[in-house]
Amino acid sequence: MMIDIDILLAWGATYKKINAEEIIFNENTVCNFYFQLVEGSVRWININDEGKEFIQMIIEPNECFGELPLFDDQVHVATAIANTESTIIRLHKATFHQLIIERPDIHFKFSKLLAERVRYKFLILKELASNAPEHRILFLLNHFKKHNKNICPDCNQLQLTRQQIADMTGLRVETVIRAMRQMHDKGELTIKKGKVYC
Amino acid sequence: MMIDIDILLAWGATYKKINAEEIIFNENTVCNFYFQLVEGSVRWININDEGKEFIQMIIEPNECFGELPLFDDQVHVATAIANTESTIIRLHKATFHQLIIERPDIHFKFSKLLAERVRYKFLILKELASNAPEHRILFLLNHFKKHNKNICPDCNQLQLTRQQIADMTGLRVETVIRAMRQMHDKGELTIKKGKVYC
DNA sequence: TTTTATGTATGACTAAAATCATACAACAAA
DNA sequence: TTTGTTGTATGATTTTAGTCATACATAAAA
Repeated sequence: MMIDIDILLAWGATYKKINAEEIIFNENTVCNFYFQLVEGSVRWININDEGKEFIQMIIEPNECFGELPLFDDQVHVATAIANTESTIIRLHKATFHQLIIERPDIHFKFSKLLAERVRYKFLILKELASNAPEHRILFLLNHFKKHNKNICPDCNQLQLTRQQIADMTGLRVETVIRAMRQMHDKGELTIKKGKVYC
Repeated sequence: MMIDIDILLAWGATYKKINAEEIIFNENTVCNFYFQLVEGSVRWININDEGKEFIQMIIEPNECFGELPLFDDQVHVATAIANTESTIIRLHKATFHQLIIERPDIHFKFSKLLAERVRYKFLILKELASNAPEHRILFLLNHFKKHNKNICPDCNQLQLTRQQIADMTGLRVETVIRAMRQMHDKGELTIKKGKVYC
């Protein structure tokens, strides 16, 4: 989901450059903006008591993120950090509200986005609950393929590290590495020089 | 989230009686209705390859369920089954669309509902990913307390079985039983004659 | 009251992922 | 080319939830 940049600018949105590993907003803080990624990559994560990250979502250009508080008036549910140097565009919360009131078509697109987010969460939750590591990983890969995310459309190379997959599935790196090796042996994917193709 | 019954009836919604354990709709099927629970209890679940249920949500009276396809035009993401004899009220999908177009205020309430659903899923997912059984259970109980769900407001008695908690946390009954016993010993909750109070 | 069904409790054992340790590979920078 | 960094690979061991089996408790039904 994205709002046309021209519309955002017309409504007074502003660009902001973000450095790699810079925090855009923190979990449990008040939200004042609508955020949309223009360029780069952002991860939307929770960090648990032991400092381990759980990646809720990886945001690619032209996607919005951190939008829940705009609709339910609560705090940010997770922290947003730039993976690489990125550019975002922000619109004040109050202005965003005005915008979706004046533009029901845009409001409907957000309903769709939210429904898709819930849907994805249902699916991944079901996966995490019925455990098997290989199954979890396979689900993620299929999901990415289906949505053209995190996989190179030309060469099918997975753009994620084993660590990132671990952080999205609640597994440990070693477990992911071992599981993917087995999947390679079974022919469910290909590993060449450590790179994964699927 | 609920729509006023009078409004629903004015728009042509109809009541339907559901028997205990009756399926209201199945995962992966096309959705033709908006559903709202009037009386009884409904679980919204996925069933995995081994036949194990994962409870995505327990629906109480005056809540809607199965609403995702209304917004993203995909199939049902989970199966809805009545826990007890229940009454639901249904509105045709097309009529529902008309309704939220004519009533932006209702549309906004659904945006809020969807955002809250995503939020809950973020939270539980983070819990499931950072494993510890007691932690998972405690989160659920706190969540229920906060939202006055599944806990008797007068006596603080938990209205769920260990099995249901297991099915919501991806654990096994025995694990839940043992974990709750330990939580009882630690004073994090009270068990009297098998009933849990928190 | 007795019976039956459902839910809770607990021990013994197993399996599987986490953990710890270390090595190696790939690639960019000096 | 060498160095350094990040990511991948793999073995050995530990931990912990799952599994299996059985017993008991509670409450509703006969």
